[in-house]
Amino acid sequence: MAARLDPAECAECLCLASRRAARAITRSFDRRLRPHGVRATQLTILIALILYGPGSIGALAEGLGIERTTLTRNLALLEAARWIRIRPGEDARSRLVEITKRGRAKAEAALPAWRSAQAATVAAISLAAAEALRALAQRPIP
Amino acid sequence: MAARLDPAECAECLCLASRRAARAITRSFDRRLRPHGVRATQLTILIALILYGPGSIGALAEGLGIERTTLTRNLALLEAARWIRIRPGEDARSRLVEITKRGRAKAEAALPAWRSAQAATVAAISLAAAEALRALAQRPIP
DNA sequence: CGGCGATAGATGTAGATACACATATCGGAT
DNA sequence: ATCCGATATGTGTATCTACATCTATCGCCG
Repeated sequence: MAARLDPAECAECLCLASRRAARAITRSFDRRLRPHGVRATQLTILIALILYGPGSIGALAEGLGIERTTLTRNLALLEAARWIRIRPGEDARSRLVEITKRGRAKAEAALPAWRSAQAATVAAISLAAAEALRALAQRPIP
Repeated sequence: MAARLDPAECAECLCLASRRAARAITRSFDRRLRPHGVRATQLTILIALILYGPGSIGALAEGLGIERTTLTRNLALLEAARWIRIRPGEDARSRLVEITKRGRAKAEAALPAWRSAQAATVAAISLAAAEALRALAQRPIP
């Protein structure tokens, strides 16, 4: 039989805390990126492709800490916008994702808005919290 | 003209970090909660209703740091499962959300799994990071 | 060469998220 | 009494997320 709910214990829920923080931060980024017609999640993918070069869908998903099947859907939208290109990979199973000129231009145009959102977030949560959040995001959760 | 992308700068993206952390933590919670047929997001709402009592949709959304319209959709699923009840509120505009006996029983049955996920997350990210995350989630992001 | 586990990815289904907009009601000012 | 801004909520649309399952291909072992 489960014990009764303890308010102090349940108020500490890390799933709520992490999702709540992500929602708030994403809203802030999306608001600033809206004039550029790109979502924070999409810009993240474009930046990853610029920084770490073309790669397979699985490798990109791994790098972003996202489900591979989720990334497949996200990439379809970016491909429709011609911000990325998906070509056949080394063998007939894999596919290679790479950013296009249009995608690179879009990411660079959105960079000032991205910086503004980043700065606003750091100011809101403190530099120490920002560093803690980055470190935390690297860790696998069993 | 936007400056060129700086790898060090872009790797610090807080939107990516927060979403990545939330995805990983949510997957961990959902995996453990699956035998109970309840999602982490749903359990969060049930717990909030237990701890803070019945209230309007807007007040609940505010408390959870979630968009009101998002909560409306989430509540529809909980209502269909008969875990919550939505009644007319004080005036004809507002509605009152409250947990049902079934909902309370479901939340209490899932509590051990929730505790297990919570403990696994704390162990993975460290107690200090957990506290930082909780504090961070409280802050509004402009 | 043929089979078989491993690998890479796509699809079906379901839920979470949020903005723009629409609806209904309330309460105070005239 | 009526009008009008404020309040509380629902709906249309689009995107993000992920598990279960499917298809295709690869590489190895006999």
